[in-house]
Amino acid sequence: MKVASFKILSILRVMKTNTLSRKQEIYRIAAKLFKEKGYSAVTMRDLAAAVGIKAASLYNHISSKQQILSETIIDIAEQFTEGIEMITIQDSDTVTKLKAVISQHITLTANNPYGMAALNNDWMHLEGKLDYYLALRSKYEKKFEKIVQDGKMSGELKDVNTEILLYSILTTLRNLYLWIPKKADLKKDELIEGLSVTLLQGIVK
Amino acid sequence: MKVASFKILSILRVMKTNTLSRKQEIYRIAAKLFKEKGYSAVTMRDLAAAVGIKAASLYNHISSKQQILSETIIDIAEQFTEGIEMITIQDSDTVTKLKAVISQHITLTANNPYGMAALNNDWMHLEGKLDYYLALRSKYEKKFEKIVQDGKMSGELKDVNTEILLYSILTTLRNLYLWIPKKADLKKDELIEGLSVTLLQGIVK
DNA sequence: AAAATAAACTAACAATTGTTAGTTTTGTGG
DNA sequence: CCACAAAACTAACAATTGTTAGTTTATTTT
Repeated sequence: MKVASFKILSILRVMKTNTLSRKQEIYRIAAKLFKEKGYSAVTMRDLAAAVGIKAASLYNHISSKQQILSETIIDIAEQFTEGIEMITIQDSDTVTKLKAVISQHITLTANNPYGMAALNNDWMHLEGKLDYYLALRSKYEKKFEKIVQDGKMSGELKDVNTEILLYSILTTLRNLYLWIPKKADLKKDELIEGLSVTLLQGIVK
Repeated sequence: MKVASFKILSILRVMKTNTLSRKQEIYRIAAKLFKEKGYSAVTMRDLAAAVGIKAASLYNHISSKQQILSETIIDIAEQFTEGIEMITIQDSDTVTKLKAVISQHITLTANNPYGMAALNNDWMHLEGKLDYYLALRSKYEKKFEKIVQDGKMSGELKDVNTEILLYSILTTLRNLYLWIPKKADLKKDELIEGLSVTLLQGIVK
């Protein structure tokens, strides 16, 4: 009984692992193609060729083109939303929180730059999960705005136009995917420090 | 003779004006659709429906889908490159030049936000003019970098990482198209001032 | 070695794509 | 009102799209 159930679990685990790794390879390659040409311009035949198989064979691993986009985007969006919730509840000053936000963007982007591209550029092609994605994004933006508002109330931040500030920082962070892959040499800590100075302290003496 | 040639010119002018205005209406609507879904996802039938005609009728005014993208992008890219050349040759301090760059981005984006979206997101779908576009972009980035380098050499700018600085400011400016159309109420001068403070002076007290 | 499952293949489908040809309608100048 | 050109239309094309069905090959499990 013990042995039998162990074996079954073991089989399931191995099977699942193999399937997932092939599936995830497809996802990774798909995200890369999506970054280069956008979701709509990437055909299943393009994707199959990049993977090294025929288009029909993709469907042994994935269920649809839309599923690839959806899982890629939602997975990342959830990580961002969860992350900023952790940051907002921590008891620290505004600059520390903002640095944590910057750090999270750098980390998640470095982990999956192509997925970030899909998130940024192809979210409007989500079908079933579009509303959910928009809700996640809206939640994220509200949390970020609260950090900034609190910082202004407490006098830690200058009294600059909040909308401009939010737009400016979020845009810079959201587009890191265009830039981080080219800078593999740049250490993560240096990048966090450099971006924090540039975004928070300004560049003029 | 005088009268005759005047009439001919007049006819030509009117004809050209009408054609151009219809053509330009199509271009404008096309750019708007490109912004919403991307070049690849917009079909000629989508565009025709948005214009209020049938797809085949579009070809009385334009010669191909590709031509719409190409003219839209190249037109804007040339304006940017010409503009920054004027700024670089003027004899003024670094902050003035950077403000001029910011101002140019705001002006060109406000003039044609949807075209800016196409420039940002769909340049890779250029066929004949891709190399020319890349050359224009590269030229622009080099001029911008020179302004920053000069500012650091002269001591007007802090000694922050140049790449981070360039990336951060350019990204913010290039993505204004996402934001400016929502802020029709915000005066242009306020926007220039607000962005300049945020980008140049920083937000931390 | 046999059986079973995973993962590739070929062939095809219905729908959609950009574009062309040919025709009809609309509007304008003489 | 006529003639003409601009601009709309219908119909169709060849190519490409995502996806399915059915089959063969590889890889594991027993």
